[in-house]
Amino acid sequence: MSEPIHLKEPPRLECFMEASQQFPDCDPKAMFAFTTLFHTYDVLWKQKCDHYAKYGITQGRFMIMILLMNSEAPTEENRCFSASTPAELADLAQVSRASVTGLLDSLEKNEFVRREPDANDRRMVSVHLTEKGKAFMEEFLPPHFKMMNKLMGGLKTEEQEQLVGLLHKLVAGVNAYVDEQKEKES
Amino acid sequence: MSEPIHLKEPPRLECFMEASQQFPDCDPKAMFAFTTLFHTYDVLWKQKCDHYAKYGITQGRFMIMILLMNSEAPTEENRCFSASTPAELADLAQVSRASVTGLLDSLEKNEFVRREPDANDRRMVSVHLTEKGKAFMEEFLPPHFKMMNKLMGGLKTEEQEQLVGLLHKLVAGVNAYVDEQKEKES
DNA sequence: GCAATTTAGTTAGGAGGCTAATTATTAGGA
DNA sequence: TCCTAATAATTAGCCTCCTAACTAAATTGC
Repeated sequence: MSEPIHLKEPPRLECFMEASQQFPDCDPKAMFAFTTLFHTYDVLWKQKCDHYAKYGITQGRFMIMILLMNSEAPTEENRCFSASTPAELADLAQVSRASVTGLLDSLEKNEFVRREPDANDRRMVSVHLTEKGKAFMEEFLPPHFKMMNKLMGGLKTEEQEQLVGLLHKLVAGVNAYVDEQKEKES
Repeated sequence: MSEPIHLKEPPRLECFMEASQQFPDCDPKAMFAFTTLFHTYDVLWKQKCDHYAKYGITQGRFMIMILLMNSEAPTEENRCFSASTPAELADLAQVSRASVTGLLDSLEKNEFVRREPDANDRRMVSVHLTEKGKAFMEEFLPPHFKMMNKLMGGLKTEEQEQLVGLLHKLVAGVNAYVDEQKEKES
């Protein structure tokens, strides 16, 4: 998996209709929905990246910090995730352990996190946000949430809910396809 | 812009409702819609990447080839894009010219494309699909379209249209936000 | 009790994006 | 005309992901 490349302007429906004449397997409306989804993602992602850059971090470093912040939440019902070791962080964030090592190195250089040896198992390390890291997040998050509201502002709350419903159906379909493929292989 | 990192399981709505108590700027439903969109993208992207890998290419190389293929379409109404130089390809695919150079190098090594010097302007190069490249695309595309249909199969045609409508509204909102930001800067 | 396996984390090297600098060529203005 | 600007493509070097190999520590099984 490499970094995705997206067209400046996604193809119009007519393009896929032309393509379907040469390739009967091409379903124009399915293709159009797919590329529209990818384009939407791309537009949102660019804004998010710009915002991270303004604060001098990357999405990867932010991900580690938000996971740590949540894992260290004072009351249990506030914790959605639980990760304090590099292995747990890698598992939650779906990146390799080697990548987590790199992310932690850079965060440690900024003094946003610190590694602590585990007393019971000397192979392990536990990772914690420093005061400086917590202060950064307290400063970063409010404008982050404000921007997210602006980005989603094109849709009313009911429309957002409708969108979520459609996306869940879509993901369910993909999962069904994946399971089907797995069965074929075995 | 780096490669995005996505959580294995996106946070549930409840997590954002908790977060909104600590951070009043957090709109749980907006955040949930946003992360659901990103998760959906991620799931689709993984499947696409796997499919590319099966045929030994990457999404970037495919993008160059499909742009060239379309630009060389025999009848004009079939052409949605028009790109034959590295600069035009870079502009359409939204990547740097340096990246296009790299993509063309690897495609040329596979003999899928060839560079030709421009007769009028000796700074320029025009890029063309080879017969081998065309044959590859003829073989690659039908199963590609079939897979896309499967991936989008969770949604009926009307639901796909509904999704597109919502996404267009969302993108329009983002564009409005971007314009607003630009005005602030100037 | 100790060799073999497993596990945690790091290191080494590769891929593919990026920006900035470089080379070659063309275009423009005094 | 000739010097300066701009333009097309490439090269060099950086970043952050990846996989595979490695080190150290814990666990398992005879």
